Amino acid sequence: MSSRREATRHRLFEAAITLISEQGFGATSVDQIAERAGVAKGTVYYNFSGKAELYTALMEWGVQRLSDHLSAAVVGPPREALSSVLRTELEFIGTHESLARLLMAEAWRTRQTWYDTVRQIRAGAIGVISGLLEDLVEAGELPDDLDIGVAGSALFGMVLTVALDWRTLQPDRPLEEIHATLIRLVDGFLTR
Amino acid sequence: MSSRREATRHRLFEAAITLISEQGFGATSVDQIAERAGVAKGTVYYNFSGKAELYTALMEWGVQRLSDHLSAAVVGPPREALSSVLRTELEFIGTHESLARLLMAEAWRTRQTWYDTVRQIRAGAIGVISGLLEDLVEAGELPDDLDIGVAGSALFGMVLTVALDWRTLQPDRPLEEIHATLIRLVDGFLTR
Amino acid sequence: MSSRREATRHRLFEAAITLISEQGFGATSVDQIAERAGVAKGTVYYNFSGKAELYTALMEWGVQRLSDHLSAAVVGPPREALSSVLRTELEFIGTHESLARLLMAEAWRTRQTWYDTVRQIRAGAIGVISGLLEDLVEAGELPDDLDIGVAGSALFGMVLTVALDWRTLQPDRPLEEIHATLIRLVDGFLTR
Amino acid sequence: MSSRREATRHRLFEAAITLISEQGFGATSVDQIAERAGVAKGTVYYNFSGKAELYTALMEWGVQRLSDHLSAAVVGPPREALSSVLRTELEFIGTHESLARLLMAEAWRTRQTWYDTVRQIRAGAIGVISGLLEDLVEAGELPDDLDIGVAGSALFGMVLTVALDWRTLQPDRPLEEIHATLIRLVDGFLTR
DNA sequence: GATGAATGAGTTTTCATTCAT
DNA sequence: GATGAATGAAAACTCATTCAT
Repeated sequence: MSSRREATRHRLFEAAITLISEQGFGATSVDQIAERAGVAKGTVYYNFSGKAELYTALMEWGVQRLSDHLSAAVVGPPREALSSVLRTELEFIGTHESLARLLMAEAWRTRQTWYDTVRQIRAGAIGVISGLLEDLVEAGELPDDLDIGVAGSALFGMVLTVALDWRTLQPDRPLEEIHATLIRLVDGFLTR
Repeated sequence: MSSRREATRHRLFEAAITLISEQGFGATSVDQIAERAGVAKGTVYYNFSGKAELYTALMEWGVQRLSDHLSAAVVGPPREALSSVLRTELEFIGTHESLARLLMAEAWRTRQTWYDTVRQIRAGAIGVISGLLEDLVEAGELPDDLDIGVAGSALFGMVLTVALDWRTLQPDRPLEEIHATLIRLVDGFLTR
Repeated sequence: MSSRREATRHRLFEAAITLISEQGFGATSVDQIAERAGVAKGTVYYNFSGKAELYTALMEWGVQRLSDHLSAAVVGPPREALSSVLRTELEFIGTHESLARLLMAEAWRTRQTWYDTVRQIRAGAIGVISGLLEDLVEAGELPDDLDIGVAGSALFGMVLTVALDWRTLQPDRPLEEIHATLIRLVDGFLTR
Repeated sequence: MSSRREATRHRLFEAAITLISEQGFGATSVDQIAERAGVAKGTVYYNFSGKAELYTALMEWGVQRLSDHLSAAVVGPPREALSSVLRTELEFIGTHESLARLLMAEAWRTRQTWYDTVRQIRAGAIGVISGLLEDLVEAGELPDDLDIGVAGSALFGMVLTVALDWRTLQPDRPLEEIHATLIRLVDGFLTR
């Protein structure tokens, strides 16, 4: 694939993320996306088979970015790694707010073409967290009869919800404060 | 208002909730709603001024039910009340899964007509939880420098995420198991 | 189906036949059809699932007319009936020239959605002729080892080609002359 | 003109003939033609000024071949020459089925750019047959008051229809059988 | 000679809404 | 109260054509 084409696709992603996260998939027209990306409408169809495929590709591209960030944050002993992963999730959502809203809005929708893609995303992200919880169980810092799947989902949702509320309601607060509150809650889980 | 009309409105609600929660607001047509409700398309417009009004009415109706349930669950000393509220949230999502998905999918969307309605809902639900956290601070079971707003949001998101994952991925597990795991996590927060 | 709707469908057929037979299916837009029929574009889609379905329905409607005419012409002893059927085919093509052109233009096309519909048409029309040829074999006016299928196809194609050339090149000649020439040719087949 | 270029043009012809005969001119895209020919889309425009020119060139190329074949078949006394021409028409359609379908499908269409090209083809082919019929009149084997124009058109259409039905419905039958049946019919015309 | 990314005018299609019955 | 045929504005989508490489 030529790099010119690659660049065009990238511009379309950036345009689509913002518009769709603000207005929703249905309310965003291909015209708007093309105009914002600075290309002709036909170019969207040259690069993607249609609006739905653009959306699916967009989410896959988003996943890759989130996964890469979270995985890179798994460093050091479990407790520190968990803290680092949660901070990274917060940071990612802060930086790529549009993408995060977009993922969340669709994450709860069943019977969509892209349902499987979204589920994959969630599984990947939650997997990183669940992996760390397992390490903590082995290290004796969590009881070994804890339901790791549910707990991972709980932590993921907690950070996500807090992050989006932070961006929506109190965008000026420093990330550090939010992170500190989250860590206090999570530390409560851990065996003392 | 005649009860026949009331019955028609109710059937339209039920049809709209399911369809919109599955496909989204934009992807659900008035035709589909009318067909599922077993009425003619014109009937939708006889009963509501339009698709948007149907949607707003739908969400307000949903809010009322969620609020009623949560408020009714605030009974007894704070710890028990918190446990009861979380269980009720789980139950509500289990029973009104479509409605819950619907609310979540829209909750992260900015710049929508019904954005304020959704925010109200969230504020109401989180408010019940934050209120209990304040009671717990007063009771000395939570440190008084904890950020109650963030913590309330965290608890709410945790339950919501876990509940929807439960319904989506393991719908056959008994509610009791999910509730127990949540309570173990939450108990970790509390001062022992 | 309401008679209003039926009337609208009929007007769309009439509009589509003329336009498509002149310009071809691909070169005729739904806009043109709607405008000529005096309805809004959306009405086409309310009455048919799309342009292709309109076309298929159109051809089925055309078949019915042609079949009805040909069948009604089968009267009297075989020789006279054959003469009558060929005259009727000539007349039908003269009167419904657009429809005939349309059917012929598509009759040779494979791999189209409406291929089966067209084949049905041809089979029906040729069937009436082949039936008469069989009667003629039984009456001893045709040798019994003649390939009835091929002969029926030959007669059908002969009349069709002659009829369309007549309408195209010498539209002012009376039908009677054309019919007389055809009958002279056909009589040559028959045993004297 | 380089032979590489000539080869490319030829591949484009072959691809276009097949696709257009199957789907029609309007329904066949330049993309499809290029893909089937195994070249890039731009190559079509390097070799032809556009889709319409490709189509015109295509039909002229087809005519030349048909004319060459039919003319070469006019050998010997009229009766034998007629038999030979009809066989050649059958053979040509059998061998170049796609091209024949294509010509037929357009032959009945008025108001097209290439209408004159198609008419020329028909006139040429029918002319060869009419010429032979005139020879037969002179030889006293046909009555001199027969309408030669109509009869030529009738014979042409008869063979064409039979040939295409043969290829479509019973492609495995030997050409000889079809030819024999046609000759029996035609012989009936002739004075005995 | 050939390529294929990009274009935009022209099309098909959708669907919330109206309104006569 | 309810219906469903009809509407038209706003989308989605197609594809012949151009042009820089």
